Amino acid sequence: MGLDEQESMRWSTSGNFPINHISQDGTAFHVPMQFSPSSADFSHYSQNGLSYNGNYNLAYPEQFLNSSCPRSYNGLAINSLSNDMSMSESFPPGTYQFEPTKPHDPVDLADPEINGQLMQLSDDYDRHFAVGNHIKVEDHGSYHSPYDSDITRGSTPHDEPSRYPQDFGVNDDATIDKEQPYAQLIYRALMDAPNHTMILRDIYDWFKKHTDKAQDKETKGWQNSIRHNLSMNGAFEKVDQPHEEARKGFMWRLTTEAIREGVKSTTRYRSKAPNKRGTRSHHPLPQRQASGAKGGQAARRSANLRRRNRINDSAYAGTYRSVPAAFDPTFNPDMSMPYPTSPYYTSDNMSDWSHDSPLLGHTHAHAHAHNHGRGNELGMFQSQHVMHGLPLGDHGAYVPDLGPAESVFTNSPASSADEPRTPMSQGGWEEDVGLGGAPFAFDEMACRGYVG
DNA sequence: CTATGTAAACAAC
DNA sequence: GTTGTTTACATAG
Repeated sequence: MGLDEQESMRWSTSGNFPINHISQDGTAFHVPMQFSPSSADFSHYSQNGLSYNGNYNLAYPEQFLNSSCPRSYNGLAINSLSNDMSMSESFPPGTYQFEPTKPHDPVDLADPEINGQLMQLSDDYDRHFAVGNHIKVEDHGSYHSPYDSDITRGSTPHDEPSRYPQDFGVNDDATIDKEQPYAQLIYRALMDAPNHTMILRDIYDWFKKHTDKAQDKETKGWQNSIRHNLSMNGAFEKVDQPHEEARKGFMWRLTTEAIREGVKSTTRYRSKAPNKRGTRSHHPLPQRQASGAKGGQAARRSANLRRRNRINDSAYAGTYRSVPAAFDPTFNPDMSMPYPTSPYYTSDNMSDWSHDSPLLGHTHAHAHAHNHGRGNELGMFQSQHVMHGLPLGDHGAYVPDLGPAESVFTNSPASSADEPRTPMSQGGWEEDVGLGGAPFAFDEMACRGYVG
């Protein structure tokens, strides 16, 4: 326990906001329900003259806000809620100013902690939103990078420092504690984005702009690291990119859990690799290759899914799902365990919640790969938050040091400081992990993920 | 041992 | 060449 606390403190980005109100206050529950998203709300997204959020907003045409698509995404609701509340009501922007000099630091404004606090109970509501209505943001008709107007850019670093829509005139450096780990920074970046979603390039750009990790111009190491983190940290999930830009990969979005609870250490999502120096490091080369191959397989699988989805998308513009492939319950089991999970996972990872085989023993055995036409709308109602059992009282959350009472899920005394607790209530998707039975054991097991 | 960072193999685009 | 996944290794704490 001391541990948990310690950890969360440590990850806590900035400080200690008075834990607040909202989360514990029953009334908070209603807020989201009454909330009705509109473009207006959106514009509040960031008051304080937040910069590129504004631009981002443009990316979400009003029409989408009214969409009747039943998809269960809730980003908007969340955004709106968290921002409005945190900014306008609960926390005046000024409250978070860590650096007086830069009154408009977007990062601070979007402070995760606040959101975290505010959001924490909203999870259930997410589903509500999801179910019946309007809100859903996944369908941004088009995503326009706030950073580049010329799509050609991307990886071409013609480093001209900034010509971003709004620079607040300030900044650049020092805005952020550059000491923060990648995961945290990415988190920040995403927190700033509408719908907490960004494409890789923009994340790069954000890094260039707000951090110094990207200092090293001609080295892609930092980019690699970013990608690595995106891939490995459960706080980030992929969502399809709408149309046009779709070819350049996914968009990355913060998981609702992440929004709520913050980013957890990336390591926890990594393989347990006992890999001690002694145990096994002797034939690194082949090993390396093996790993590469493995990644490759995953990539391929992922791509397959994507491809399929894309096809569906094009056929059904309005209904494409932006579910991270791996989270899609319709995800084809045939491929769920295409390869044995890493030898390293074996012990405690029957299923790694995050990227793979969430539904092992699952039923569907449908023909895969070729049923486009318009098949899998099924996945539509699935949403990420339902599945990640993102560990709660677990250590390592970047977010707020919620009091113990805070979380709805933090009920259990902590089986072991390390055990991510998963809200079963979150519902819905049960997975019959092929582990024989143990319906109860499941939740720990199943969500355990890479954790160790 | 854990959390991070980094390099790198590979696959699919 | 970019994006994404995954493993390996290094190192600070």
